[in-house]
Amino acid sequence: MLPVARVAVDIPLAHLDRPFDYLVPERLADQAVPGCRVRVRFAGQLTDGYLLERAAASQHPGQLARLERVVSPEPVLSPELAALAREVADRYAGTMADVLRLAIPPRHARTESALASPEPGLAPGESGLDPGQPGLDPGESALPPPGPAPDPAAGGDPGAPGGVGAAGPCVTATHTGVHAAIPAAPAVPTGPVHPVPRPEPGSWSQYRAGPAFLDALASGRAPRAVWSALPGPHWPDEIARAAGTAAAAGRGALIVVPDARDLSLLDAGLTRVLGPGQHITLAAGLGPAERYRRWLVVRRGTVRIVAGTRAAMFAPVADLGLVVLWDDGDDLHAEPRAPYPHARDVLALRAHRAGAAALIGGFARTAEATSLVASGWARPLSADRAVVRDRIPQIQAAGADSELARDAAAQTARLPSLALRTARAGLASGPVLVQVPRRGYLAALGCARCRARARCATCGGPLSLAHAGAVPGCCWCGAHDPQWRCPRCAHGGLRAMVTGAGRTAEELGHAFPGTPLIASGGAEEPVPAVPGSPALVIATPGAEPRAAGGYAAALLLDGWALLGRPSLRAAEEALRRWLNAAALVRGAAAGGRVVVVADAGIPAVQALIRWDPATHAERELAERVQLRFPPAVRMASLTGPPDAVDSLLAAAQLPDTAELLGPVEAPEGARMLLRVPRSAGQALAAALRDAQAVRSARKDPGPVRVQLDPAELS
DNA sequence: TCAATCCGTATC
DNA sequence: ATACGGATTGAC
Repeated sequence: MLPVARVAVDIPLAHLDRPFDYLVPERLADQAVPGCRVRVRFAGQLTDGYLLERAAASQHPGQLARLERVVSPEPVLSPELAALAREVADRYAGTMADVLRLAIPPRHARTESALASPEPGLAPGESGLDPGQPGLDPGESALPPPGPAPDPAAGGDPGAPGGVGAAGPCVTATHTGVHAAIPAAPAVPTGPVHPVPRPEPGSWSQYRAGPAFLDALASGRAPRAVWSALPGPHWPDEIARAAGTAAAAGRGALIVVPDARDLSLLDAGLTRVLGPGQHITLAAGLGPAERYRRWLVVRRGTVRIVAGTRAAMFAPVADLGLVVLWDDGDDLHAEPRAPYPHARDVLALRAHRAGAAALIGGFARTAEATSLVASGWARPLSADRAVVRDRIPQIQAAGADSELARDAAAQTARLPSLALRTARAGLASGPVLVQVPRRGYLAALGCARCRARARCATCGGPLSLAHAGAVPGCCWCGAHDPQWRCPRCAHGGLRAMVTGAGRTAEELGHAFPGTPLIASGGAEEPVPAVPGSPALVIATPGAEPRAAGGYAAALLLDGWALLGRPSLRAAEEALRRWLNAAALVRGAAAGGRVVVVADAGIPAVQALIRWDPATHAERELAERVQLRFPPAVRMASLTGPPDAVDSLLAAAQLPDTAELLGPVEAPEGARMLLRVPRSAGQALAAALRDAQAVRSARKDPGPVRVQLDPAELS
């Protein structure tokens, strides 16, 4: 009976990225179920693989080898997950094996067998109800039985340990005592899902299309929205209500947030709104046993609502009805391992495949999300201007020109007098947040007179200096331009856009003697929350603690550093970080004030003052259409030793619309950028994948990293 | 004439 | 990758 097993072998080579057929020996016939892990002899070696399907016959002309062993009958690779992994691999010019490594956590045999017993015959030890830690249960909770369990869908991986990049590392202990970021030793939900009552709309009624979105969810439809969240602490509750609505309609929900801090806020929100036991969290840094255990719980469909960080984007949520991505501009949503998928893309793909609803948003708005609106894939979900105005703090810019220029001392401390006054007034009624830039931004170049960003005349890439006094060169195509003149004011002088970001804490301490000083992020451990009493809270972007009752004021001191970054997304990213900080401040009616130290003429600053990220993102998108940058086009970056990059390019049959930029020097050797219209995106990915296959079949030396629409274009 | 080695190709 | 086969080279 179906004697052939189609197997995806875990080999990283591009030209072997296809199924291979094996015979199922009689003794394994029962265990060799679709989706299970197997061992097979491949090219003489024993390797791991996944059984994709059983078949009656093989197309393979030669002899078939036999399955060596079924590692476990647990069907970890469902057809849905297999199809998703294939699609993600194709989209990113990578291999399915690479995607599966991101999507399926390593097996933990003890955990698997402990969880296998369908009755709560809980094995003692790590995975059962842990009587030693009662009440420590923010991550997941016990589930009472009844009700039928739907089929599992796709797969997921709690990967990447530690905080990658911007936001701080995983927090295991609380400082000021609000949330532990990593939930500890929860109970095991073993029985089938039990019914979830539909939550009230709550603060969704403040959004114009909010109730309609929830109604559509409740009736099992698949609304897709780009969400502009109102400032304040309500977003976790709002996500919880959306997820609860999907669950009440009998479908699963998957929520991805950037980091452990946001996950713990969301976790609390889910528990608050839906009660304990309705959801489970998947976070990096849980440890192999716990990670696998929770993943299995999700796969078995005993919990409908799954929340996690990036790695959870592949989580095998049963009968997916809603995907949610919070703060989609955070670069933590970009997976740093091959094939470098972005959570936004993967969740959008999944929503599409599963006919699920999608909710993508945050306080800020990315050009990518705006592009989803522009293409008609999603609709905007936002509040009326009057509601927004009612909620936001009073926001002012302290420009460099006026106040900073007059006061040399203030300029050194980067504290204009408006900022100083605002902080002083705020400290009378509560904590004041000071957002400072983190170290290590590269210096980009701008016009010395009008401060417009300096761009390459050939391809529009950012210019930079290799060293002081060098001829400015393009970061993308390598063109040098000794004759550069500012296109805006025709001035010929260049200046670095970033001044060193020294430690601001001590300076501020001197300015406010006697005020408690709390530092979060940068060299200091991130602090999740602070009390509502007066204190100066110095934080780097992404590490801002929540304040009980909201901050009285915030000073955003990192304007130049953020705006001056030599990144395509500098303005968008600056605005995102400002909005995220300003969203923690009380509304203007309650005295909340924000001062951003940047020129009020800059569009991103205007967008902050008016709290209008959508318009800014639309403008950003229009600009990228004009300049032909992602997401208006599709780009691929090839990095590696120069010869290897050349050989890949030589092997690639690129679409004839492809435009080559570079090569430029990169830390890995050389980098080429390829640019095609969006319509040729699939063709570009396919061409690069085939070229990789040719290279790996030929055993060409030197690795080449192929990255589609990389998050940071220099 | 045989064996050690190189290259190319397939891997169920 | 690794393993195999067929061609190639070098020494008896």
